[in-house]
Amino acid sequence: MRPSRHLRSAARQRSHRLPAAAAGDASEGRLDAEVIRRNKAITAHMRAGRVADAERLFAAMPRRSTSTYNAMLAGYAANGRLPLAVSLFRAIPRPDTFSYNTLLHALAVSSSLADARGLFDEMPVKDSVTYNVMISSHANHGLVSLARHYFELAPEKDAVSWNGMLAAYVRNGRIEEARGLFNSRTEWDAISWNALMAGYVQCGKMSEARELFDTMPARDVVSWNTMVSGYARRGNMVEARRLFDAAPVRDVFTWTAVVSGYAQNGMLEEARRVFDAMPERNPVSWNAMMAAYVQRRMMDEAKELFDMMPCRNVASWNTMLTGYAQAGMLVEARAVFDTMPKRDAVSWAAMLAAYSQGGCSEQTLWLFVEMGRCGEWVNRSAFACVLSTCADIAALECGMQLHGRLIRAGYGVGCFVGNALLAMYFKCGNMEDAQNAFEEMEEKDVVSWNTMIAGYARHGFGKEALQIFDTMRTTSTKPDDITLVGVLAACSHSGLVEKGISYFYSMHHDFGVTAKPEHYTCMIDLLGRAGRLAEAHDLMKDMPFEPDSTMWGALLGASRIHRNPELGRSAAEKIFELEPENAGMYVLLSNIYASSGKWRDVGKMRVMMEERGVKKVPGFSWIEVQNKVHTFSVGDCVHPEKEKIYAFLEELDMRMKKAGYVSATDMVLHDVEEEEKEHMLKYHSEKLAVAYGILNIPPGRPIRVIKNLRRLGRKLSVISRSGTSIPTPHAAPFLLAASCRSRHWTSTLLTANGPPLELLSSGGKVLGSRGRTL
DNA sequence: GTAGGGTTAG
Repeated sequence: MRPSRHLRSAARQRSHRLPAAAAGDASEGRLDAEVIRRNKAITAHMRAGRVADAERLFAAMPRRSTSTYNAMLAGYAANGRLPLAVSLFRAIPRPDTFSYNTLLHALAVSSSLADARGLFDEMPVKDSVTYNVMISSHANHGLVSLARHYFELAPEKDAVSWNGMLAAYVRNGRIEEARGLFNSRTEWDAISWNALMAGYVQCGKMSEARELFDTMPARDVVSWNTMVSGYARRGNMVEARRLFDAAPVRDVFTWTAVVSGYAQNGMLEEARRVFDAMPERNPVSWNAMMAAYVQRRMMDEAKELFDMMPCRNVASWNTMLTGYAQAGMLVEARAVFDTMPKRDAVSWAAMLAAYSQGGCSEQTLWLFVEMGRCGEWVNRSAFACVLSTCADIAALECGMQLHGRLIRAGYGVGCFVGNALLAMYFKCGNMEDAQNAFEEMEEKDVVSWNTMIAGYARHGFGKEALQIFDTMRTTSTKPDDITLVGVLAACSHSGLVEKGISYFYSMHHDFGVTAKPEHYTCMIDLLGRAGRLAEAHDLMKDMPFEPDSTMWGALLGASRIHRNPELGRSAAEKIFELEPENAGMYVLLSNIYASSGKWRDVGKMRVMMEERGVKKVPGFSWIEVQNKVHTFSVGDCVHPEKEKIYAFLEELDMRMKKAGYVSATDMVLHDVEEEEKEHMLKYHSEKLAVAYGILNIPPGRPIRVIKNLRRLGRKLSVISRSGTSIPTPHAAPFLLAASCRSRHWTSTLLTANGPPLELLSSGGKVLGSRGRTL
């Protein structure tokens, strides 16, 4: 239910009868001890969360005062029952300013500020509490100038008004303005001093905070706590401890601040000693100690505390959940998630991040669906997790739906979610949408720019990548080392050799970026692709660190392109030394041998792989059809529609042979029998996926096939509207698919200008099961 | 008797 509409009409209806109510009613105005006693009881029930008890008491009261209603109203609001609060408000016979203020506060914190503003405008009588609610609730939403507006509007400002305005500045990081307000008058109380002090602590200005602390007229326990926790958070445990020992009074806050200070600064034993000495503990203290163990991955100790603690709250469960997740114990994390009595946004975000970072793409998506079913608000963190999962498995349709949802949620312009969105579009090969999303982002950070540059570079759009880089240089965002990796990769992929070399040697001077191994890898790749193998090799010898397997891999790839088997072999040997289990390298070297017909060497590689227990990752291809992901492997016989698919392929094969097509069996890089080779060409996973796409996707719509393997030394195979030619044995089925979608089965067999058809060799992850709805 | 401002954990 939307409260605003009902509310406005309710307020309007009663505005004309309010003067009578304000004048009071003789029977109600009289002191009634019994009513007051029951009002107190209602408040007590509500504060303890016993809404039903309060309701029972309320219903049984023979006489009520406006305070009775107000107590119920405040109780409903505090227990998250906003719709009930609104309807109760409408039933109050003679609402007073108290009633209005209570509802105003409830709207401001749990509904929308617009609703609160509407009620504010209609309030017949306003007092300083009314203004104070408006000041602090706008401040809490970051709307400092509106907070200031209500502050100035207030005819009478009490201590809370001044402190509210002070807190408005402090909480939004505007410490200078807070100081200005503070200096403008002298009548400040302890809360004001503490607020300003906390402001300095928050922005790390401990000496200014200390000066306030030393000069303040009166210190209460909060003042000490603010300073102790401030020092603790900045890692100054010596000073934190000194103040802790000097404090005249210590409460749970003081103790907990010291415990979490030691914990966060890696002083586990000290943390535990203080924790054990605590005279009184609350859930926060327990959580702080648990977090200390969690940080050190000491999950058994954390669990022991968790089981011991008498009063667990959501944060306690969340601490265990994130602990298991960060330790890679996803099963335990999920068990916590499933058993916790109550979940909040942190719980969902932690579980999503656990799956997403653990590479469990399917579980991430399922959990996200569950999140929607539970009515949980999808926050920025959840969007970012799920988008990065969509990127992992190149699930474009799913990602685009998320894009729509996040725009509606108002997250489209920020860089936290925006960067994940860009990465998703690039991973799915959708440069246009990435560019559009990038242009719509209101805040761009260095990651946004880097994502764009690397994204374009990775798909071979070097010029576009460099254009983005040039635009970036006109902004205030400074390029970092990752930016330069993208720039060098862009030069490499678009053959801008001299430009790349020039960036490499000037980047330290121009951008203060020192060459890291990643930059050298780009340069080896760049020189190697250009056929300057000797220079690439020399650069490897001259660089200030040992070459790693990625660098040798770049050299190996280049050796293959420029047909230098000797260099290729020595590069491969280095890689086998460094990474004896890197299956990709065996396959790559094996392919070098195969392409020159050295089947015996290919055989040796296979024996080597078996001896060393190297497992080749099986190749999968998949396709999204109506929000379902269909996965295929070579010669697949699991898919429910396999008969249809194979029959269709047989038919295609017949027509191709009639048109004079001969299978390019020599390109199948396995030493297998001729017939077997043909079978592999006919039924390799990409082809099955394309066939399924042709059968199930309406003509005119793109068929996007994604595969998990991305072979080194070969560029992406993308057949696009522009008809890029494809130098792989897989060309034929795709050209064929393109042609049969354009209903010219044979005549367009060797041209690729049919409807859009894309093959993404994206290195995506294979989903665990098939044909599942996302 | 009922509403508004400062300190701790994830």
